[in-house]
Amino acid sequence: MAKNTAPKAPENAETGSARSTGPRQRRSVRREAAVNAAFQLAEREGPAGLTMRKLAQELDVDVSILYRLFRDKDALVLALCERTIEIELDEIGDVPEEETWQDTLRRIADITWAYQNRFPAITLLSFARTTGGPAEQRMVELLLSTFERAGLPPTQTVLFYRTFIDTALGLCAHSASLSSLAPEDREKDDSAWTRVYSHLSERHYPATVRHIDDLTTVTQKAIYTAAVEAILSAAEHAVTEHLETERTTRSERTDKA
Amino acid sequence: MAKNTAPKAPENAETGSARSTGPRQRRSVRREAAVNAAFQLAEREGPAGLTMRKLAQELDVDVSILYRLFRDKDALVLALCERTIEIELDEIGDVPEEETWQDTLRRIADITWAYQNRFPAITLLSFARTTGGPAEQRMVELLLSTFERAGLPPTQTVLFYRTFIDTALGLCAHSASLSSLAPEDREKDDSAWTRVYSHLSERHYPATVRHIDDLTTVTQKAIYTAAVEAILSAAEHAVTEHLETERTTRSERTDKA
DNA sequence: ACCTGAACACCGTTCAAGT
DNA sequence: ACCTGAACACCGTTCAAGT
Repeated sequence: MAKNTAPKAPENAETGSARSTGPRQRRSVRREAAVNAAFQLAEREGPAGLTMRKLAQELDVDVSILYRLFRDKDALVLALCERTIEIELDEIGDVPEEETWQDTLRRIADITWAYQNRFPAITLLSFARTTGGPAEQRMVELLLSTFERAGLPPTQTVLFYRTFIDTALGLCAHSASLSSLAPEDREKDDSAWTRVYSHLSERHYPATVRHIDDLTTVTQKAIYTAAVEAILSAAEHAVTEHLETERTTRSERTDKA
Repeated sequence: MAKNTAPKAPENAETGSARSTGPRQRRSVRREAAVNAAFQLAEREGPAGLTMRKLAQELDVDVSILYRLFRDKDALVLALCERTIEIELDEIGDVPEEETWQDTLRRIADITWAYQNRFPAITLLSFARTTGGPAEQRMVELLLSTFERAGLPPTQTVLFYRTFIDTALGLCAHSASLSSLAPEDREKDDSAWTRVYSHLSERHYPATVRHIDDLTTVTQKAIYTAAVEAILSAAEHAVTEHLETERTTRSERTDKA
């Protein structure tokens, strides 16, 4: 799968301008058709292209119709966010019995990276939002139960779950932001390291000069992986500490008795 | 300091409408005055309020004047980002001799959190950008030289530096995004945990139900701290591994000789 | 009852026309 | 030479008027 999950492709989703050709039962557009079209629009034109007007045009209806499907643009964005999580859950599938909690989280992190970067426009608009919808609910349950398998104390289970997901989405948003800059801004950003940082004086910026090669080659994905691994390790260590505290407490209690 | 660093307050910066009262040497606005006014605007009205038109109005000039000071809005945003880093560097000050590299990074993380959250509008617009300016250069040098003090191999020094700063800014942007939602969206987001997640069935969402109390009370700052500590620990462990590898390699070489 | 499209109050950006 | 403000091509959102 993976290749074309987003558009479950309703009536005329594949052709950009499906104005007079298709069958004419496209009166009163359904929410799902709007969401699908929004995904295509977002993928094709980036965050600046995802507007209510263009979406209406894509669906060949007046823009005011959209406002009966979604209270406002924010509601549309939340629906897109929900759908993204749905796709990710689909791709994650069932968690195999023998998979460690670490590997489950690594797999979730990879899939999240893939889809959040495939739709940078949606990521940027929703990475810090809570939808409260069914897909998000299932994702929360999946992540929490996975962190529970680690054997952390309750407060830490929640703290690490939130640290994991917020960090992951924050770094996805970082990457999405870069990949959806206007071409010229993009160039300005990309070239900064070679354009300005390669020419700093060794006298005033010795560390920068020493590391210039690595600075120009490190990738956002490598950074993402490093952050995810750091959080997994931290969770592992918290488990170890927790077990040690428990053992100590128990032996103290035994001592008393 | 800390309280009022941003507005170095030029002529009539304190009053909102300084139209006809002040002295009239405000012809031909200087870049710095524009940046200061933009900070006030951003702090007062949030990301939606930071527009070229409103900024011009604040400065009591025509909007087209701004376009001689800044090529476009992106250039203004980068200038604001530079200024933010300047303020943070100021606050960080000199690194005491006896401060460990971990504590230096903790201090930088705290100050970054404070200022990025004080100006959420600017954070959201610039958290993933590279300015290439002098303040950013000094910040890069400071962070790189601090990570060098840890004793990591070169590639890892850069990887951890980038993981540290990108994660920090990503989480600041997350927090900034929440704090600058429109009041009603804000409410919707805030209440999601109590409104929807407290009422899930224990049958289908057991882990969520088990942790509902912690889910509603964990703060963004706690998550930020947990992420920073995870990355510091990961860097510490990478150092240990590196030292062990070096020792092994050296003893192998000794064995051969 | 549903749909339409014009209108409102905004954006970033540019440029001919003024001084 | 500098400044002005009107204009262009957009936004999200609403609502009277049509069918």
